Amino acid sequence: MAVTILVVEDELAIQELIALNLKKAGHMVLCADNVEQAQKMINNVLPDLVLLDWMLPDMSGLEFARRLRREERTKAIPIIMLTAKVQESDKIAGLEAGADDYITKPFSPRELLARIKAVLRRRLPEMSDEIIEMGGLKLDPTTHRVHVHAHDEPSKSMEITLGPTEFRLLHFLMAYKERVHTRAQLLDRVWGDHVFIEDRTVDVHIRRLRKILEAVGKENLVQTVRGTGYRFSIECNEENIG
Amino acid sequence: MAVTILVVEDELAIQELIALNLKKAGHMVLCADNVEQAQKMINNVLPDLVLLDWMLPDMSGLEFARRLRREERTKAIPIIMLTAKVQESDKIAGLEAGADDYITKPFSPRELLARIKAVLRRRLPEMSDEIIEMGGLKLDPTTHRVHVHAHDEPSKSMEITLGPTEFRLLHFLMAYKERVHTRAQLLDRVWGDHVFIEDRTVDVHIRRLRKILEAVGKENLVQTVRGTGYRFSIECNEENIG
DNA sequence: TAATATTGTCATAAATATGTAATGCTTTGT
DNA sequence: ACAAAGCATTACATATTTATGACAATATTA
Repeated sequence: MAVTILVVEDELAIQELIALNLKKAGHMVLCADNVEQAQKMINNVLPDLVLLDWMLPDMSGLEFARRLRREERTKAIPIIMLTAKVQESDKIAGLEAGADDYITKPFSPRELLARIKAVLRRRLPEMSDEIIEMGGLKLDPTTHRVHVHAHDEPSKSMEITLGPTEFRLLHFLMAYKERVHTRAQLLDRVWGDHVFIEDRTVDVHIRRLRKILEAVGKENLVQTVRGTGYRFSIECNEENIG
Repeated sequence: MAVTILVVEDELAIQELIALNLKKAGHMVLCADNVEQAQKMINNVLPDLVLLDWMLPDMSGLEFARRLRREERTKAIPIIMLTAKVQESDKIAGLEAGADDYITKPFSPRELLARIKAVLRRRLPEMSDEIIEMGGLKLDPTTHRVHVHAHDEPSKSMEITLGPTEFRLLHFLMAYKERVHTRAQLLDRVWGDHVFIEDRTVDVHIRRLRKILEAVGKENLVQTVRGTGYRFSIECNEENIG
């Protein structure tokens, strides 16, 4: 995986140490001594991940993290904060500013690489723009449309309209069909990482999605797995021996 | 249309030969001797197409092609590779790196221009000067005119007048019909790359475009996709089950 | 240069989506 | 059967996103 990592760190020794290790692990590395420099680099090349020192000469790393989260272009980039501090409150502040993870100096190269790997894995595996078609539904990410095939006349199909969240939810469920997702997983992967939303809210969106699907006779596609979560499945759930 | 082409080629003789021919064909030409120079140029001005030599002094063209494909800003640019090699394996490698086409030296100016045209038609339809006709509209890039077919009498048609921006916007939307474009994408590709314009301004131009289309009874062609952006579509949007 | 057209931004209205809480319904374990 | 836990459903206030008209600044044309 060709990953470009931007390291923002003012202590040259640490910066070089990190860069060395990342390069050895096969990553593309960009280095910046301060926020201004980092911003310029980001304007040129969008990195896949940012390693951000807590204390920087011109602006606190925290502030910079917030800025990155605010911008549309950069808000999806995972951020890992580097810090000498160890207080829990700092950690919370960092995570609230949008950091994905947090490493306390001094750290071993191994730990650094492990965390990077974990953060990258947690991110959405780039939802491709491929059309997904199953269970009588056809979802096209590029046109942002969902069609239902008429059951009797496969040639004809009807479009259904979903709200933004329902669309993403359905897209995700279809992309990972037959698999159960907990509410927490759905929140992480459909809503996004650093959201602070009740688990139960997922129920409501599932409900909204189902309502629309029911209206076109697709009532069994989104299934509840009691005690766990939800699943999109084209295998029927109801015809068991009772 | 004025197509900007970046030629990355270290052999000056060939570079000049190519540049001469492209200019004669009415294109804007930028030349770079190596990857570093090419990158700088791209940071300034985003070309519409890149002609890329396979072997370059500082980095292989293949590598550079990959880099262009990785970056959000450049990944949509068509690339044509130039090479002296003829081996099939090289061709495969080139195409895998994201090249759109491939020309083996020596080549005739005519072949070069033909390939450029073909690639543009495929990848950047809005650059190709072809008349686009759909949904009762006919847009001619060369004459810069838009006609509306009378619904009952297809033989008769009426011209409508658009402002420059509205024209480009409609052209782009029609060239990529049915596909949703975010405001950022529209700004990038209709307004230009490094523009510094509010997202919301797109709304206003969409509004202006719609106003004109509504006046001739074409009210559903430009559609809003809430949470995402806009789309030109001849499929109706309204007859859904709610 | 005056007249005209185009453009980007803002303010405000309108439309629609979202998260939460309250309430009712099912399943589960005992 | 009964209570507890988990899920479904609805209503609603709030937040977010889009639509629209007005306006000042530019650019273009006559």
